[in-house]
Amino acid sequence: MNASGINNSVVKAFTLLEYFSGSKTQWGVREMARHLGVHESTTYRLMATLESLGVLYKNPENDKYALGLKLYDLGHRVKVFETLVQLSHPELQKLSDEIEETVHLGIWHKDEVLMIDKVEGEKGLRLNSRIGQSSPIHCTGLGKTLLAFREDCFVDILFGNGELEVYTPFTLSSKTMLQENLKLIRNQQFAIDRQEFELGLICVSVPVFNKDGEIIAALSAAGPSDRFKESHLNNYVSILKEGADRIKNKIGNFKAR
Amino acid sequence: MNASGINNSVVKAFTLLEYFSGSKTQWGVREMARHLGVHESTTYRLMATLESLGVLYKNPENDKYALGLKLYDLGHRVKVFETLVQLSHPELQKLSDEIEETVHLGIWHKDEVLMIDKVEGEKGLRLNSRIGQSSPIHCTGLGKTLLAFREDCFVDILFGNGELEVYTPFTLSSKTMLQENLKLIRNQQFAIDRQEFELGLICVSVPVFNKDGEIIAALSAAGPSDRFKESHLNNYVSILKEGADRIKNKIGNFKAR
DNA sequence: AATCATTGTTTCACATAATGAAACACAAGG
DNA sequence: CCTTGTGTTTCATTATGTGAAACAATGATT
Repeated sequence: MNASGINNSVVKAFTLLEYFSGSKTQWGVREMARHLGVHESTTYRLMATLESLGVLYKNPENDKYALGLKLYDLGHRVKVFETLVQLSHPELQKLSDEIEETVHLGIWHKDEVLMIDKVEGEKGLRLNSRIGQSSPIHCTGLGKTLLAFREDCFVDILFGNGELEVYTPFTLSSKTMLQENLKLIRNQQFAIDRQEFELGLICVSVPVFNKDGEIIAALSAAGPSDRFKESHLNNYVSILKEGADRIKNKIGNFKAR
Repeated sequence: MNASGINNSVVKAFTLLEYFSGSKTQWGVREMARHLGVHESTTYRLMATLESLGVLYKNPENDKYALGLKLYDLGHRVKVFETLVQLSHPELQKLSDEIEETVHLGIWHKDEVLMIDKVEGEKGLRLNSRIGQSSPIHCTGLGKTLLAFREDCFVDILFGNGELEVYTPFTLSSKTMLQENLKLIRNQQFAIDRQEFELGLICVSVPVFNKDGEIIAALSAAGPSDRFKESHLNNYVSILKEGADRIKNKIGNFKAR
């Protein structure tokens, strides 16, 4: 192997696999060799090897290769949440240290926000949130962030009947109000929840994108309203955004769902 | 590379990945090396390479490796139905040639039967089924087969309220009748639909298992009731079963869903 | 029909790059 | 404080993957 200890053949194999996408599902050997920048002979043997493993599938009609069932199988063994959490957790820790408040990581799951990780601040007054908990989309920082950066139609799917459950006097109670707020969130790239779900609880949230610009999760910092001064919020947001960027670099172009 | 043209490093990489399973999600380097029968040094470099690609993820707490998000990503790019169809299609062709009737391949999709492949018989009177069509579970041969070999709870999930939509006078209209029929199907390892969905249409169906014994799809032969004599059915069933076995050998331990 | 330009595939000499033994650094446990 | 485990690095050796060229088969163009 080369000096750095990286196995070149394995790297080649996976960069080859990366070329298969939704828009280009079939590749011939020489065609792939040109794009890969690897000799056609080598490329052929790589693809033949992958086919013998079931990782690629060779279409007997045109001798072109497509991704095979073995990859499907392996891909479904991955513990997604766990991995996402493990990659993000160190960042949550940093954010919580810096902001000195509780930081959450949430994803879209079954039309609610599922909190998949949390690092508590050191302060005495804490939240009673817990990992694994689901909360409504329309009245939480995480939820509104996740919704704001998805396709517009989700607002209709979720709130087509116009019913937004009200939790506090501050809850956005109409679809129009929510849509205005979502527009604001898209513009400023962060969401604020001012006691919309729970009285006395304020929360700022930013999106976590993958390298393809798709929203994967949302980060939030939350705390009691008398500690969460308006003057702090901008600072919190910029810190959270840096964290989201670092997570982006770790997860690459990971796709959720 | 070795004489056969197979790239050894790539084979090692994937046999290594195969060791990750639902029950054993984390592997240390030396531990893996022992099971693989590959030198620990080599194993380490393999795993380090895979980690740098995002295929493996190294847990910083215990230095053990788990499957990473890259695999998740790749796995979800696989056109599952297409591959399943491409592997099965030649067998469907053979079955149709032998039985001289239309043969279908169906899978469970969104609580219905999705017909993902079809080979028409040469006979004049044909069915108006088409690939991509979804049909009800409880009154089709494919559907009842798929249901019979899944966990019992699915009957309750689908028909918990006791409502079975009736299509013809022959449709099984109560949950109890359906459950009795499912028991019979499990016993004799095939299902018959005698005009339960469409008047004049008879259909025999057998399960397609993977090598782990999980049901992946169902095969059926269908035709008009005046051509589908009772005396033929047993013969059709045994032919279909052989086809299902050959498909099993092609798909290996492929897991659906 | 015949030519041309593709394709996937195989061969073979060559040098790169993967290999295994041993040593290293760091932990945890007795 | 030694022992035993771990992940990791080093280095000489040679197995192993590589690229140029040739082969066989296909489809399009002339």
